[in-house]
Amino acid sequence: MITKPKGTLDFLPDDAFRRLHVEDKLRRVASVFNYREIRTPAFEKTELFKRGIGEETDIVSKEMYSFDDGEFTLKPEMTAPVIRAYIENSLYNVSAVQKLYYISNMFRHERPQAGRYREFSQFGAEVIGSGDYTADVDLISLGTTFLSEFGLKNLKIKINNIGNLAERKAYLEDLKKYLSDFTPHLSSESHRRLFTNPLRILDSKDPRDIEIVKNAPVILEYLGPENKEHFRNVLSGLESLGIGYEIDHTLVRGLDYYTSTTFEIASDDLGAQNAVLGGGRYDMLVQQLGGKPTPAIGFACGLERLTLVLQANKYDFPENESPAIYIVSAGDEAKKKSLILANKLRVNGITCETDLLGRSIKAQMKDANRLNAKYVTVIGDDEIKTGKVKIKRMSDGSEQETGIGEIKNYNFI
RNA sequence: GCGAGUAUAGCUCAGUUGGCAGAGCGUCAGAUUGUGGCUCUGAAUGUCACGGGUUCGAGCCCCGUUACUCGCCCCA
Repeated sequence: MITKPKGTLDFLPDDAFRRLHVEDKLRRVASVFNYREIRTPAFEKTELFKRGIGEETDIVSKEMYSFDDGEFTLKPEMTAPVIRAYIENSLYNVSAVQKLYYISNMFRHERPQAGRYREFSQFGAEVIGSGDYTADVDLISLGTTFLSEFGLKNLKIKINNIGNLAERKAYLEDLKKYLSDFTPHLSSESHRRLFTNPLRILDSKDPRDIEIVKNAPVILEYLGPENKEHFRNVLSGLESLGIGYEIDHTLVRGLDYYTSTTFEIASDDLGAQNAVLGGGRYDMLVQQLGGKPTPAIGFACGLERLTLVLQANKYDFPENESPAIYIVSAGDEAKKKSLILANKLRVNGITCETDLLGRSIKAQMKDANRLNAKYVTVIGDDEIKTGKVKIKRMSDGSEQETGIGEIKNYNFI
């Protein structure tokens, strides 16, 4: 048996129907917020991700699906491609601020785990061209609005500001200095991080690290007046919209391009991978990818994780659509007739089904019941002769007579 | 890359001290001629993940392999 590749998912009809429902809802909310959809290729030049995400990040250094001698890579995230498209198509000339969203699958060669797959889907949004605090609030509010559209509880919004490059550099020096006093007591993972990514020690799950980090210097105190005010404004903006949050100075994000505001929405209903949505400001990225200096902010939301949270919350997904009418046929003549009738109904936009196995009437009735068809009509020699059929309502078994040609005008309620 | 757990029907899972391969759900068929749901009867579907070993005898015990799941790392 040939099986699906590790870390991928089959969406069987019920799954696909639910995913479509989620996507519909996301699109509606995004559209109310006036974000417009953008789609980019499934793969990009590898160079884009190296320069955008950072050569030293795990994503780029060991998780990318690259091919053609490494020239191209299946996209592991969407921010870099969106910014590439923004620059390449001069979207800054279309309007000063671009509010974009995407729903797309991406690829990372990681060890699969609960809520983490090698092919996964994200809903994400980006506001490009504004460094104002209102852009942060607009974007975060989009994220919280669609999550609350799903009636989700047990969600925590954590927010932080990791400063600009200069601020962060000063902070990192002090952080390293502080941590070096505790080096022997840090976890072995954090020993490594001391050199690779000291910020990450802040959100370590090791109890020893957590204890040490408690008294570590706090990034917010290293912010300059401008960033400090920006952060204050973002917070009060969120408050004015009634969005609850929690300042978390250990919230650092793994991709190199983040600056200033970072935020994350996590759920207690998930396992280890508990972040449903995460993002932040990336004011240097456009420039870094060859555009003019342009501030921007964005987030990404993992749809598989969102689905897990919805299931944990017993979210009430809509019922699968069912046929308006099932045409039961008895006999060869009726079989042909039912095909013609079905086609006529379908071109008139009426969902209908017929038997494709030449089954007994009883079996066809069972099939209609299983498909939850609202109505059933039986066509046999008599009906063909008289041109009249009975339409049976499945919910109560009541029947009405009508002409075969009139079925398409029937009111299927 | 590192660690732990699991593997029996389409699905969810039983399977006792090693002794004929099972249940529920689902699927299909039937219960007086052309009418569903409820009920009843019956049927099909298995390389017990794979390979070796121990044993008169292995789904069960031992070794190896693979796959899946969960965790570390990282991230959505």
